[in-house]
Amino acid sequence: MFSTEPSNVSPQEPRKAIYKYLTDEEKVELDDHLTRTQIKKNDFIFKEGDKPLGFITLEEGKVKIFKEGVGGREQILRMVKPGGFVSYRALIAGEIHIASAMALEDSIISVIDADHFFNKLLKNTQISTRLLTKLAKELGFSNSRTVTLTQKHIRGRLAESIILLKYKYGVEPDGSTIKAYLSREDLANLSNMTTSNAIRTLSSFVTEKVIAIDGRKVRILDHQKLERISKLG
Amino acid sequence: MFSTEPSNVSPQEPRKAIYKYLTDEEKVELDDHLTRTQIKKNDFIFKEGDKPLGFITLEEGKVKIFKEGVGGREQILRMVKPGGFVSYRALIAGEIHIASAMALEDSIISVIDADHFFNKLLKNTQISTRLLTKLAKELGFSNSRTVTLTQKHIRGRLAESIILLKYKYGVEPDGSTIKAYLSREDLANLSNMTTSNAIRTLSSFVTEKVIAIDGRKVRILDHQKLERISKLG
DNA sequence: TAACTTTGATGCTGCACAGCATAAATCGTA
DNA sequence: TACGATTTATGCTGTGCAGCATCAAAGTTA
Repeated sequence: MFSTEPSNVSPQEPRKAIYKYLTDEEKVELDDHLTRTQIKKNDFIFKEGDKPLGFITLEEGKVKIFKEGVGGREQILRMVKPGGFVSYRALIAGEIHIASAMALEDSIISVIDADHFFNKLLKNTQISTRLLTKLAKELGFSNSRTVTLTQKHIRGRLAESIILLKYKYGVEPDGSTIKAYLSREDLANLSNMTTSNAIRTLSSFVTEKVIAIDGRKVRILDHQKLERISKLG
Repeated sequence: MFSTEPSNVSPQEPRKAIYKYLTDEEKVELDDHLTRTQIKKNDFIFKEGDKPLGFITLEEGKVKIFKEGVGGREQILRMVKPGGFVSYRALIAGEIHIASAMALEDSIISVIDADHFFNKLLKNTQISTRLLTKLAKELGFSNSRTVTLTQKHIRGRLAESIILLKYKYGVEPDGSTIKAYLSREDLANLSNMTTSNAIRTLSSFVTEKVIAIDGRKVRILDHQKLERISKLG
């Protein structure tokens, strides 16, 4: 159900996801309208309510996109990996950001200014088609998540989040340790639960030998069982 | 927060939402690839798992798009009004349907076959741009709903759904009766709660003079208060 | 290395909501 | 118009999870 292909194929995607659709000439032109920026861990890239500055892709690092809900409780909507898009929805919709973006580790982003994005890139049919497809898939993902997060029980939600992280960020050479080290709080905010319950449920998964944890490292011991927990909640 | 403009401006949108972007010639061509179909109340237009047949717009009636969750519990993802799109996301994403569509009343749909949609309509820049924007807005709506449905309390969720219906379908000439007559069950499925709780909460809104109900007619007596309940839920 | 802060772990308590059951009202149809 | 089916209404019970509090462990800074 996740709109992401497993990422453990190549160590890192090509730095600029857009490049493959451009001629050499266009690439040079793009570079004039592109700013690479270092983002430190826990720094915001944009906040709910901000006007989108441009089209932002992630070159290195990890980023979470989240929304503040009732009483400041945060819900992580999606995670970004290198080669992925950090800011595009609000820009395309012509809206202000309805969510915030924060770096989960030291990261590098590319900001393409809005003018160039609309007047050049979006006029490239390959790119606009790619974006259309991307948005359609992302909408499907979001719809599925809505149902998951509202209907599955706590164990199912956490199991699904762990599987999601595995497919998004891939695994270490050992084939089972997820290449993403989230705090229990982030794990909770991804799964719509309190931190206490994330910790508790994680512990019971360990007891049941579904996963093993070492600090923030999560190793999946029994993927089948994890899928079963995710499905039957 | 809703991606829909109030619909009580004009009595009905032009029948075919796509027409305005086409030349006379193209309109005639479109008609060759378009099938108008009558759908009876409670009939499915498509089901979860189906392959999308084409690009489907709604000409008359009301349609709900919903997803079956845990234990067959249904979550309504969105409602469609005349002029709106019934089936487009899965087609564009190249996926099978992840949700089902059912007519809430006798309706008429237009089905544009997939080939014509991809080879002609989507090559029209105006149309593809419009779809891009539409998808981006819809994604924002879905993201907001995810947070609402997971975090707001039951009163807030129901209040938001009522407001949503008001903006989507508009009101009767009296200026306050919502032009949509949903069963308590549908109202519950829209708001992520059980039917019992929809009935109960609706009753308490009546007691508090926020709304008045007459069968399935819902009249908003105090919009301000409803907004407040939705926000502070 | 000590003092402080943040994160992780676990137990206890309360309540919002689901999940029934029952009955009344309304709808659909023969 | 009568009968069964569906929808609406309301009450009761149980429980999953939030919301603390406490303590240990790990990480940070002087």
